[in-house]
Amino acid sequence: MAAVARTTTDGDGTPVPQRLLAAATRLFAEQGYDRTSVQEIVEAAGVTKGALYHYFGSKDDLLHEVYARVLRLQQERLDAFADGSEPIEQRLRGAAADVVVTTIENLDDASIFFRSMHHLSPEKNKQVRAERRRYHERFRALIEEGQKAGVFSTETPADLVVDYHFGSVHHLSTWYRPDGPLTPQQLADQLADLLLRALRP
Amino acid sequence: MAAVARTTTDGDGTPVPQRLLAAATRLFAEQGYDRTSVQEIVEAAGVTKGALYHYFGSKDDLLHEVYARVLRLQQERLDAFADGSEPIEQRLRGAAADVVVTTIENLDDASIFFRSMHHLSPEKNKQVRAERRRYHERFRALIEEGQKAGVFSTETPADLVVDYHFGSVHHLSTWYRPDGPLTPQQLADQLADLLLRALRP
Amino acid sequence: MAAVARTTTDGDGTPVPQRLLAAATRLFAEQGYDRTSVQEIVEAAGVTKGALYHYFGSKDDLLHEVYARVLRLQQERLDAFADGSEPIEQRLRGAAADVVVTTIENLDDASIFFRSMHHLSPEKNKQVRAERRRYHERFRALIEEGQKAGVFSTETPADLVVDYHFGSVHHLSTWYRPDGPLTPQQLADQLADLLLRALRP
Amino acid sequence: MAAVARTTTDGDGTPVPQRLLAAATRLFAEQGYDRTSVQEIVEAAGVTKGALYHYFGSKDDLLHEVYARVLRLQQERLDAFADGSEPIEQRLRGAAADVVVTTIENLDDASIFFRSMHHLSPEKNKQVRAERRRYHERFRALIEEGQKAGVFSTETPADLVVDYHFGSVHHLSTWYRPDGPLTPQQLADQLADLLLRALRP
DNA sequence: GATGAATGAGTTTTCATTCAT
DNA sequence: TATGAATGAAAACTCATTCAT
Repeated sequence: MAAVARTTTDGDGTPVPQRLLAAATRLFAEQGYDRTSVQEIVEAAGVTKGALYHYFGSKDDLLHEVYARVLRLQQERLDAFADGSEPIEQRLRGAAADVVVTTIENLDDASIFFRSMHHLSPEKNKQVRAERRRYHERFRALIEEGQKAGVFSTETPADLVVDYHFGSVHHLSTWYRPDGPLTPQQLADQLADLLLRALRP
Repeated sequence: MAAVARTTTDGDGTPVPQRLLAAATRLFAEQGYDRTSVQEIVEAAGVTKGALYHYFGSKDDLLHEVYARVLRLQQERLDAFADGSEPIEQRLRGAAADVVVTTIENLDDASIFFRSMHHLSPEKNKQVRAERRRYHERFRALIEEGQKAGVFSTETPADLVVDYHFGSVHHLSTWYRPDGPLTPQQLADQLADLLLRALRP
Repeated sequence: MAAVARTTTDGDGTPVPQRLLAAATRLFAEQGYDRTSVQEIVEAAGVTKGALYHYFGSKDDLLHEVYARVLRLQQERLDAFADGSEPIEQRLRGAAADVVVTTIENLDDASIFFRSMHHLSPEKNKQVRAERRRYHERFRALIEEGQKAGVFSTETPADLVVDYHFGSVHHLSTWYRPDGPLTPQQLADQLADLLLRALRP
Repeated sequence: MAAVARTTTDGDGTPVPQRLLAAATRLFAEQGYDRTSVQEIVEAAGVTKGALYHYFGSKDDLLHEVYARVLRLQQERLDAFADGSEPIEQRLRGAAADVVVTTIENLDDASIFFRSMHHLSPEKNKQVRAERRRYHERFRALIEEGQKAGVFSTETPADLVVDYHFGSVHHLSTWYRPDGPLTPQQLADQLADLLLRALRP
């Protein structure tokens, strides 16, 4: 058919694997993993089933890729905030707000994340959980740093605070409305503020 | 084969519909709605497919019943707290902690709730969302009452606070560990405390 | 399992499982196991795929049933001959000829047997081999009985003789021609004669 | 990428077609023709699919080559024995034993032969059968020569004797155990002996 | 000579639901 | 009330083969 350099792109010029991943992400978010058939994905991506299985070992693999991408992104951003030189309070506030903004910017990935994790094969599930844990621990370390410095209350254990905050963030795809009164950044600031206020000594 | 003559119970004495509902709840929570076949449900309940379709119109109906049950329960408990005569601070703290405890006590229902909602048919989905909204609004009213009374900070809009708290609660099935260091009640108190501290003026 | 009455028959009055088994046997023999699709089987049997999977767990199961049937049949016939009261020479000759006749009468089963065994799942393969071994051992016992009695030569180990004879018999489906000059019984007598002559002291 | 310039070998120095044939033979014997994918073959041979289709027209072609090789080999060896100058009894015994030894030495080819013949396309199947017939006829001629000379019994038609012997030989891959008590040559001698004893007048 | 991305028809299997009994 | 045989549509995945490079 249409051929550009190594027929890996076609039509809009986006490489086939990316096209597949984008289509899968959207459909998984809209309908759920189980309700989305491989046939729908390849049709949405404009390729055939054979092509999909040329690049991905299974439907499950596709889901895993979605996870890997969002995990990588969020870890990078958290690291950037955590490694900053501002006072701990500002760094935590920045990170807490940022995860809200990027979650909203990638709401599809987020809704897949918290709804479809159990569809991953056991090994992949384990792998994702491990990366997720690493992320949480980095965040917890920030809180503990503040607690040791006496800036944050020690009344609630740091890991509970982390679970509390991320529980809400993961649920954003359920309750966030793009047409709401707040911009993503404003919403993020509100939630970060809520967190910081709860941590006041 | 076995003649039962005019009774819907059998074996352990529990009525068939309840047995079906209990089996479905457990399996939906363990494997997800789509991954659970009607065959598995009837086998777990010790009845036949015909029996299931005698009591429930469809597999979807079964899911809806699970929702209806948990919604009814939580609304009742919230109403009880909200209608109390204690000061607003105590009533909110009680309700916020109670929803954590009952969520942990019905963790299967909870995990089905936040993971399988999109499997409901559009009408049922709408119905569930409506009841859910009613629940949230009652909770929000508590917060607003406290804000008007000057006991809670008004910096964060009440509905945002509600979403923040329930986001975490709905996610409990993801991060709650029965073998953790805290009892359900202790955990509930911690989370309620976190909420209340965030609301300090 | 085996159920007549009920709607298990249809059209020609033969129960559905039998119809499926007959169709599968013919097709496996004609085309091989791998070359025969489940679709072809159900079409030949005049039922739907769902019906096949209602009675058989898998395509593999169908193959196993074919084996089980022929193994059962042959073991019964061998036992009948071996348990006879004639002199050992006559009993061996009778058994050796009979297995040829019944193999010709069930040539489809036979060709499936020696060509498709490796398609069985490991456990089923093991099971079939075990039954097969039992059959061979019974036959070998006859030869050894004659050797001990001094009627048969002891120059060739009995198990080798068994393998030699059954090798040929299993290959009948390759070289037997229904339109050849000999009737099945005549052919069987010739082969039994060949075996007995090789065993002359 | 890697420029190889005018040589069909690579790595271990064996030409690509041979490498493919060897890999295919092993895999066909282990898993059967249908269960072996072209992908597996090229991976085992360390080449790509394009290379395979460069040398062979189809997967079927590969199977045919396996047959051609073994047929050629066996015909040559039979001819050598038949053309000898020893007495007919010795020549038949030699040929009968030799086919057992070479079959054991090429057990993979043998098991493919008797199990996968029906996978060949009709023309190739016809061709193979024709060569096979030629082989059988040469063997039969030896028996008839002995019968005319009065050295072998004429009670059993020569072609039946041929089928009887080769039936067993073709089945060797089913019952031969490399760790059995007999060496290939000893086993071959035993079977040849069995044949010759059956032919005693 | 050789690559490997892409095809498309094919495979086995699953499953919610119906209905005659 | 309850059964379970049967349906039929859809699912995920495989694979021999082609062809632009």
